[in-house]
Amino acid sequence: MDSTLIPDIVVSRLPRYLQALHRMQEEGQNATSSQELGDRIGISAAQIRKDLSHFGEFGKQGTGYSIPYLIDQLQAILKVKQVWGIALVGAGDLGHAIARYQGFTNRGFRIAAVFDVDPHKIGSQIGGFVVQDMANLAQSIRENGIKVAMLTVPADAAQKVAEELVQAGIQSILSYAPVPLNLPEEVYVQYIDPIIQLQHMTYYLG
Amino acid sequence: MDSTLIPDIVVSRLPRYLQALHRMQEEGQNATSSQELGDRIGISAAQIRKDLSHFGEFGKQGTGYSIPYLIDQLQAILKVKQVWGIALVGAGDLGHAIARYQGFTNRGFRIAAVFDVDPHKIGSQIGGFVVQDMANLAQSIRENGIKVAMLTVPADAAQKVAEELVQAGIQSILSYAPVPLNLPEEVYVQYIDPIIQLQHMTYYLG
DNA sequence: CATTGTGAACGGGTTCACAGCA
DNA sequence: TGCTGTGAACCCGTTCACAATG
Repeated sequence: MDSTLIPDIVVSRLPRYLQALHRMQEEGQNATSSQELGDRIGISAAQIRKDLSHFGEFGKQGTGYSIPYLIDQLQAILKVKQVWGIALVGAGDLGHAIARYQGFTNRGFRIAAVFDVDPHKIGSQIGGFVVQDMANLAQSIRENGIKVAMLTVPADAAQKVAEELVQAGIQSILSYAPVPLNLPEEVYVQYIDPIIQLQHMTYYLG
Repeated sequence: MDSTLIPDIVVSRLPRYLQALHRMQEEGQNATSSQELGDRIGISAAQIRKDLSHFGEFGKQGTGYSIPYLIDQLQAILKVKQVWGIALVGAGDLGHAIARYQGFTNRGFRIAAVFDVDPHKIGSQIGGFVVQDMANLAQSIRENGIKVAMLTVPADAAQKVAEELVQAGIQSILSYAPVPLNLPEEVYVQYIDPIIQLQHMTYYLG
């Protein structure tokens, strides 16, 4: 157990452990080992044990880990025992897909509000949400205490909208826009960009 | 210049350099420095110079880099001067969004075919593509020499479909399914899973 | 006896700092 | 002078290997 600052790369693996454990649980399994979990994810057993050791001692020698217990601990560490409301900004095709996605449930998240600038979209329903005017953004985020946003606006608008989000109190942004965002460093930003990943893969193609 | 095997982590940064350079070019810029490029992406100048040095000497002392030339070189390294056809498997909401996405153009990719198992979807048009029966998968992939696939099927189907793709000759898979795929190691797999990234972010939230 | 937790060894990626050059 | 390319130093994450233990 190490009470100093945890390396970000360690934190980044915890959600993957949690995901695999959830699936094992759904398959009716009740216990596992670092070896088995690692095989499943493609990570060494030692790596998993070392990662977990940063946060406590969750296993039993000779036995391994109780799946429900480990899930519970990881959820607590990642702060996903609560449900975080998400502001979804951009109601295009991708925004639609995300708004209708059922996978957030039981993973610590729910879409709390959807925004767009297009007058044709404002007021319409997608995935059970009424699309709100961007003009309501700040107020809605503040009133609902939303801290996390998903950004699905065009590249050209991303920086400006991101700044508005930060202004409104958003602390973490998951951006689908293919542009690096320039924001205060206390804002935690992550990106999803399939082109980047595809180009990474083509390097290895014959 | 280092002719030995390039670390994967180096390769993974090249598409981001390319993306930033494209944007600079669109903004009318013609030259840049490792410093400026790094500031833009949030990477140290030394890191960028070291990364590029694995592949050649692309800059000029005192001057920096020619943007068109560096773009050209990176495109060649990443093999995206050609256009790779992509098999898109899964015509749900996400598949729709991807099929209609305009961002592949000029980045080395185009959707070549769309597949689904649902009889209601087969034959319908999305984003200008006719959705094909999964039964045609292998034949279509072979005939068109497709090597890259994007996987947007439900989690439960992902492993099985991925195996079919590999069987048909697919060499790289970008999977949106929230499951680790278990495939021969010569197949290069990458994942996009917003839940994983969101849970990573919540660790840092107050 | 299987499996954890962990100090120590290892390996490799990042940063440093400067020679070299336009 | 300004900025690249790079060997060397540094740092830090991963793997190793084993004592501890249910």
